[in-house]
Amino acid sequence: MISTTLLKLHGKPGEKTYSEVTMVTIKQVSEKAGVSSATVSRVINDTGTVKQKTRELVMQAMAELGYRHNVVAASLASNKTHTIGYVVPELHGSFFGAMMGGTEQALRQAKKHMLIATGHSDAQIEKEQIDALLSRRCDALILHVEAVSDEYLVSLVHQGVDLVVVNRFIEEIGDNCISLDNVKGGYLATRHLLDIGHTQIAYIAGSLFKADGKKRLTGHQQALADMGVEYTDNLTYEGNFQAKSGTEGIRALVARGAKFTAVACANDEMASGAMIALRELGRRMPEDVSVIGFDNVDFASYLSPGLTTIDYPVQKIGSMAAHWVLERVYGHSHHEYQHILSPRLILRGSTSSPE
Amino acid sequence: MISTTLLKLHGKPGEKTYSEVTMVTIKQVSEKAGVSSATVSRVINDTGTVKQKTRELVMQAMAELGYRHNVVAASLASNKTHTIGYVVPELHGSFFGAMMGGTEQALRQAKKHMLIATGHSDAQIEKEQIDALLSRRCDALILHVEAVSDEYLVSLVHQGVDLVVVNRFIEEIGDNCISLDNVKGGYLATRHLLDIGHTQIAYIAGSLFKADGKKRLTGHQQALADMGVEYTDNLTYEGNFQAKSGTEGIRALVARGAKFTAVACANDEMASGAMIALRELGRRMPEDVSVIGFDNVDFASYLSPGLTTIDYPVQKIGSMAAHWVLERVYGHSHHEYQHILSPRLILRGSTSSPE
DNA sequence: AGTTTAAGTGTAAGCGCTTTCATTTTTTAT
DNA sequence: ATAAAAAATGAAAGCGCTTACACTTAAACT
Repeated sequence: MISTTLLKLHGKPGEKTYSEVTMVTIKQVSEKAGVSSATVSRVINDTGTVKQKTRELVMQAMAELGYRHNVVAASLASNKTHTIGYVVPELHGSFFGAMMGGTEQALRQAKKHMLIATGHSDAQIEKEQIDALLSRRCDALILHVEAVSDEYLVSLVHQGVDLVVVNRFIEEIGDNCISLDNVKGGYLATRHLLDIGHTQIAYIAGSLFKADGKKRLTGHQQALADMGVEYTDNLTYEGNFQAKSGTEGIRALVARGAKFTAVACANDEMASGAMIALRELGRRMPEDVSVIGFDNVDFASYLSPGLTTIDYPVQKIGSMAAHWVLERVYGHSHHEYQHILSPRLILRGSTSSPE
Repeated sequence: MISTTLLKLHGKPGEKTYSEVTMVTIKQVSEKAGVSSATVSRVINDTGTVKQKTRELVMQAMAELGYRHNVVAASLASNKTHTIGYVVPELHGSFFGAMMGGTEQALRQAKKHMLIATGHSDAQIEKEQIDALLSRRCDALILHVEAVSDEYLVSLVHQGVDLVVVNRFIEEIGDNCISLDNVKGGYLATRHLLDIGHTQIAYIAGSLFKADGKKRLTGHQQALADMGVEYTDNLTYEGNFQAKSGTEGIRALVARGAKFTAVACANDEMASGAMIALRELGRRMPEDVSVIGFDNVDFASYLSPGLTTIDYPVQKIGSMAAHWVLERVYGHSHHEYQHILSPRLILRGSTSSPE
């Protein structure tokens, strides 16, 4: 319906939209340059062999006509879109932005683009979005999905879909997963508290039905065991990863008469909530009680005292995912990646030796 | 090169990638359903008229064959990609995620997708990205670009490119811009301080070569003027929107002997930096000095005291941009949008009447 | 029953590009 | 100079879909 010839343009004059008005084709370029369209394609894609002389001729013609490559047509013909589909739960907050930033940086150099969709932690929506991205023929998918089952993802991989699952580990397709060692993170946090002399350590856990919540707690327990400190449920409170549950956690622990000189939290939000409760109770930090978080979110350093925490290398996870795709899907070599990343301790003012 | 017939498949067995292995076409569906491919297209797109009976036949055939619509081919044929190109300076941080989130929410219902690119506040890169998105034949662009000139954007619009510029106002293409009333924001902040009784108000400005920095300062000055308080350069410090410059700002102001009971900052980062310096100087907040920020970033509420600030409705800007596109490019009506959004005051603990 | 009008389908021509294969031109080796 | 090999190029067949346009069938009027 929309054509190259201006004659066929519809709509009132002055209202021609971009795609209607300019559509110089490879054909026109080839005619102007006196070569075949195949040759023009070759210079555009830098494939095959083209004499320097002809290449210049073509470039000249493209410049003069104001040619713009039509990637859609190229994708159809070549069956490659150079596009990565990306599904994340949400766009707001700093976590996914950082992750996508890591991916984008690696992908930009390779001239790949990202098509972004949100899954809202809803299985139905997640599937629809994956479907839509597949319909758009993305060359690969990067998925941070939370509601969809392991089996579903496994089946996609078995169908031959090139995808990498981030921040989630599925044994059966471990090679397609890139995730953080959460047990180690939990271990590192509590180990730090133990190392500086604490023995009475409360723990505010994340939702235990979530893999991350459970693993971080496991790490906490392992650290205690390693250092010969007995673990007790009395010192543990199960929160839900929200700031408020950190506040409630401290109140609940105090209410049940738990004695502690330090508290480890399964994420920074809960740690900040815990700090609010501790301040209300008149406990100084870190003098009376040390607090450690997990994730190292942006605001951790803005809290006072600055929050000691475990760094979640989220940007790195994003870039690892990109490297996986570059190496596995596009066959670019020299793109190394690991499947399990290690967290590390970030020391700030919220922890110190007990007095 | 890659074809439907399995015969032509290359690569080792078991390594067939998704796109190679499955490619049921509309043709095959049409044969199975005993109709023409035009009819299949009609049911897929819900265009034209199709008898209920045939529609079911086609749906059935699609289900049985596991048909997946090829959006790339459809885009080429229809000259519509249902894709919006999005350029932001960076992906990390919470600002652009919130904005894109606002856009995505509005776009998802309309089944449009976002192709995301980063411009890194570099004119060269910004242009390249815009170019790439145009080559991918995005139906429209949403641009938060900082380095590229007004003229460049104006010329794109004049070329017929459907684009909306966010967080930036360009008179000549005002209809394509969606931005915040920064003057009003600056006004609101200082007006609040004045209203609660302050008269000695320091101002830590953002970079004044940036439009936002300048406008916020203008608002500050207008508020002073409105309330009959004289503006003096001695109480103003030009920062650069970074936290550190807030700290330096306070130090510089104090060093030059400025007297103030409140300080307004051009953004929250600088406000948090200012709070650090004030705390070092032993000034209590808000008792000795009130602090107000601008933007209402995530961590503003985590600071102690909570930071009173001006809300930047970034998510709303994102959704306005989406509505603009939906209305103007896709002709969906009932999508209202405004070009200039109003900021509003967010009261927290960092401001109070002077003692 | 005979027209009109509307509804439902099919035919086929693209959309702008890539890529195989055959052919021509150039280079290198004899 | 000539044969053989390598480098350049062109012709043409798609990629999978949309969409005028023509046509057939069904419904709605006289």
